[in-house]
Amino acid sequence: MAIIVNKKEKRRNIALACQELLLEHGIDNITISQIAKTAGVGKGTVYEYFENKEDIVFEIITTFVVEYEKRFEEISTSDLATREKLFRFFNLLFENETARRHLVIYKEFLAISMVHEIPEMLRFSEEIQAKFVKFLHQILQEGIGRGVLQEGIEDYTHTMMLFGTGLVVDSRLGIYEIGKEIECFLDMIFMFKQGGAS
Amino acid sequence: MAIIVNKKEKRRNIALACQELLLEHGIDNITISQIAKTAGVGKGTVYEYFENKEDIVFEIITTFVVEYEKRFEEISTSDLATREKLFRFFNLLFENETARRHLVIYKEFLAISMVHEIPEMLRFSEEIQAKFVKFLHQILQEGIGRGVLQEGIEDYTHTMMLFGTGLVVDSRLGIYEIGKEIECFLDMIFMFKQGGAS
Amino acid sequence: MAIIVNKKEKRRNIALACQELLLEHGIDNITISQIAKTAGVGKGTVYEYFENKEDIVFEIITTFVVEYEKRFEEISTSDLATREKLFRFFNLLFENETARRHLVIYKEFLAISMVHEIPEMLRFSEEIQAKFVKFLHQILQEGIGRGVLQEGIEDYTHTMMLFGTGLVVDSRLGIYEIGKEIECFLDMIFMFKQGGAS
Amino acid sequence: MAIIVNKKEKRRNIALACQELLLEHGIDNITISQIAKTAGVGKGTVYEYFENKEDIVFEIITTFVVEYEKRFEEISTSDLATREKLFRFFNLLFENETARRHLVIYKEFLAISMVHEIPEMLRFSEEIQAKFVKFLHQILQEGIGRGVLQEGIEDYTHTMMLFGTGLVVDSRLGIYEIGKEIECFLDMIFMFKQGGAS
DNA sequence: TATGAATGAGTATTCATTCAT
DNA sequence: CATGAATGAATACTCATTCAT
Repeated sequence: MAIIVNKKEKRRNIALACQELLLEHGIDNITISQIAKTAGVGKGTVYEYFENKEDIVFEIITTFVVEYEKRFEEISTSDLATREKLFRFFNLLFENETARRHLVIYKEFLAISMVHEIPEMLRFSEEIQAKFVKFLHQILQEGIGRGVLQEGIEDYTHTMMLFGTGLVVDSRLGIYEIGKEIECFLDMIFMFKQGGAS
Repeated sequence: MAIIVNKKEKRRNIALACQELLLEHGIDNITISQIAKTAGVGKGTVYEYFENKEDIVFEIITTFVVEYEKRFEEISTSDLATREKLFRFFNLLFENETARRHLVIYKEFLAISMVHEIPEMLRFSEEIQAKFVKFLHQILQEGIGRGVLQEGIEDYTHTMMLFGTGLVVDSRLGIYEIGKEIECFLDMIFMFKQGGAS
Repeated sequence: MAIIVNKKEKRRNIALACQELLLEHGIDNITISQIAKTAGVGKGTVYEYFENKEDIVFEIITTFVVEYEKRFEEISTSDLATREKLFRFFNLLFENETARRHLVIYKEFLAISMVHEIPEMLRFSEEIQAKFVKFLHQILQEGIGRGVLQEGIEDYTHTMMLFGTGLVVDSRLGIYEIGKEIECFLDMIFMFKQGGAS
Repeated sequence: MAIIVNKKEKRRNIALACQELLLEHGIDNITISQIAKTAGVGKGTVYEYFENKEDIVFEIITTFVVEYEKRFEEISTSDLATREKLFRFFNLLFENETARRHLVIYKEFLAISMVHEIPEMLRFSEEIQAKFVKFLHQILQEGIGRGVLQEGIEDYTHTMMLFGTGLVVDSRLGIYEIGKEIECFLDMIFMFKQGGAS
């Protein structure tokens, strides 16, 4: 019986093998030749499993996203204080050197996605966004349940996500200090409960 | 005697002549040949007034930014209701077809700026951001003075700007509806005055 | 299974195919497009086998040098009279129309090598020079053995090579007549044996 | 009465002002703009006095040649020993840092002259060569008169000049040590008098 | 006489993708 | 299944020279 290689699995294996390569070179500078060599296969073989370069880069990024989904879930299901959870949620891509390397790739992905508006990428972004919205929503609900957040605040989940995106994009500007901006934002969120800004 | 040309003015003239060209082709697809032809000068002449391609594209974008600065100032100094001003502020790049064409270029610029972090571009972005922060701040202060916004809300100017950036970037995703998201965000801002979300 | 190509051989084949092209256009005017077309391959293929334009021009020149090495060796191992060998040695690049076309390329190479002093070119020149020194030395040794040249004359091999280089470079000047200059030089060399210039 | 500027003198003045500039940048990298600025005139003015770039570079080099003619004459008319004179003659372009900077320009000139064979340059080269031949001839004649050189050696003046050219060209190769090569060559020249190499 | 603004030709190089074996 | 040799489109930039003033 011939060995049937699970196509999906092989895709993932090639992608996993190239995580570090992508972090090293970035989306624009990574080449198919490097990918093939790093994955230990021929260039033609890469094209057996992937439609085009975009497709493979995409898959590698997916491996990162999967990791971060876990991280977000851990945060949302942990027993930390609500405010701490929210801080970690927004700070996840900035918290250390490793995260910041991932941030670089995420920004590259965002840049391509912004400019080219490839349907597949958009769908992918929407899916990710939806998942993150879900986790954020959970944290907020729990905060309301715990009595530390005002009821109705969950209506602003989208608003918060947009703030998060702005944070990623504008983190490059010296005028913003990530930690401080997040704290400031959280102050605003938590202020409702205290009866407004008075 | 030789002609003395005002270098700065010629730069601006060439840039102005190429506004439409940039909107048509985008930052990545515009070529020096097109620029020269459109501006009605030789390629060499372009290089008399600009360091390189980046420099000229930059200048064209600047012409747009200058226009928008005026628009933002008009909004902030108009006699509209505070909420209306804020809505227009955040909606400016989405309000009509022309604006959305400019949005495309702005996103391209943002994309490059995000990925390449060229010092000059960063400085430029910071300057723009600073100006917009100023206008936003004015609106907020006025709102407080008018008694429609809670005192202290001006501390969240940065937060609001980051929301605005997120709006620009994530406007490509179908899950967000710009107008609705802005209204939602404004609801949040104005809710403080009403004594929280209760 | 994929084709395995002998990289070194393909390099040589491309280079050989372009010998005439180089003679026709010269080092400075030859283009990669011409090279690719002449060799019957795509431009990209040329870059599969060569680092850059310099590299390929270099290889073509090498094919000429290899030919001339053979010629020099033939001269040095022939059974001609020593004086005749020496004459042919110095006259090799001037002896006929074909040789003079090669001379043109050699001068172009020399010109680049002189002005840019690229390490690789220098090494190459030194290697060639060393080989020619060797052949010249052989001829001289043989002449001494045959009793037509004075012992010790082999110490002047370098001097003779420098004369040869000067001949190549200054052959462009009307005040020198190659054949005569060589004969004159040989007179000098052979005069020692006759007990000086007396 | 209008001031009549002596065209020839203005040419020389511009050329003299650019000596250092040429040494700094070399023939290939010097630009008309730099020349004009350095000479304190407009680009158009340069073209009033010179046909083209070649013409001006040419004139600058001529200023150097004029200097060296003096040096050669000094050597040939000095009261040094004949051997010392000859050594200095051949070593003049290598004797110190300044000379070596001039050597660079001379090699650049030689390179262009070799490859392009522009009639004007050839004539110029022939003139220079003729002058140097004259000085060399003087030294040799004097040596013969002094009884340190064999009669008839003056027939080899051309040969010696060709050796000198080879020295300039091949000085770039590590296998030659200028001083040693000159001494070796002189040994050969002076050996005749001693009755051959015996 | 002096100026300097305007000009435009010309070419190396990369890398995603294909397809013969 | 796997391979890797072959491909070719597409574009920024320099600088000598001219000529209107």
